[in-house]
Amino acid sequence: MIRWIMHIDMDAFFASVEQFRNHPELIGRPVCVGHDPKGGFGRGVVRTASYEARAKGIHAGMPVSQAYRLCPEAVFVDSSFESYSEASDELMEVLREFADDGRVRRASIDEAYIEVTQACQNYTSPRELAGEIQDAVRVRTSLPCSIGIAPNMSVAKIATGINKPRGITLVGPDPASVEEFLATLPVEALNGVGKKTAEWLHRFGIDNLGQVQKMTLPELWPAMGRGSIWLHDRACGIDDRPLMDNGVRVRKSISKDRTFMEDVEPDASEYLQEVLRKMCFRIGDKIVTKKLRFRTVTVKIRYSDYSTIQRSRSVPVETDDTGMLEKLALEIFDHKRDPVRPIRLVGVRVSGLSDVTEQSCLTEYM
DNA sequence: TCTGGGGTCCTAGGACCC
DNA sequence: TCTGGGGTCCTAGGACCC
Repeated sequence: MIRWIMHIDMDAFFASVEQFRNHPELIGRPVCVGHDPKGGFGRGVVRTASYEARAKGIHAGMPVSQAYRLCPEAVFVDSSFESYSEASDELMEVLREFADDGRVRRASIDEAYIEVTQACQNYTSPRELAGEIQDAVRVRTSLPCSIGIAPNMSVAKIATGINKPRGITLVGPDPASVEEFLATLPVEALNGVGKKTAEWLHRFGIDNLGQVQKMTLPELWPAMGRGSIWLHDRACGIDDRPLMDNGVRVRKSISKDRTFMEDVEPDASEYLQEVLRKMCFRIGDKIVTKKLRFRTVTVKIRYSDYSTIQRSRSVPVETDDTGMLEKLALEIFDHKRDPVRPIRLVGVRVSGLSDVTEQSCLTEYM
């Protein structure tokens, strides 16, 4: 039987939530979700731009100051994560109804994979089923999405990006047509090949997936070493990973960081400590409400030249003590930072998380 | 153009233990 | 007196993703 996987990706998710759920008056207008551009002097970047804003040349990751100059009439909205999270949960619920065995693999807040091998038996084509899913998502969440259909997750993900917004793209199922589809795409099209890897591959004259398809593993080895097998498989459209439901997400870390409006002089210790204390308080609050404990505290410092260090310390036993978090964070900060360089960003992260309930099992033996 | 904030995963070296 | 080999934990850094 032919395996069918669908990748569902929301179109301009954060901006769409603002337009179609939170602020209907913004429908049809250029919307940028991200930081306040402060009249062109803000320091953040655009998180998501609505398609109207994209038409003006604005894209995700662009500094807000630049976006503001390109399109001063754009509406800049602060992120409201709770409403995105709510919309995301609703989406997953819809997808669960269509997926084989209700299995959904949530890839991020706005995208997911579902296996529909069985479900497709009841439709004339996978494309028909995708259309029905797209409609259900629009009716139940008020939001638009695009869908990629392919015999595996890797190819489905790439397919989704081909036709956006509100697109449906089917690739396969026969291996030859999958290879043909991939052949013309740049290596960057693969999930997992970022800027660094792509640059490295270009140095070896490898630019597109068609080239990788034709290479043997020994030919690929000088460029990719142990990653060669992975790259060759993905370039040929081979991906046998089973689609595992990850509905119960286990969080691995919680962090907060803050970029200052202007770099902070290193002698402003009290101010810097106050900022760190506030972050620790907010993280601690999350730890307690989510009934978690942590073992490792990491402090991140980014200097004015953008160079960044991270220093961490672990405690021997899991704790949810916010006072301990604050004490460790400040100690690390005081001891590890360069005392003469201006600071652009500070951050705090806790990791080595465990559940309070796990802990209670342990105490029975103590 | 001057580069956010939230994450995950992987690698590699050193400490420590048997 | 030149020191093996394996396992695990901790720390630091980096690549990548949305």
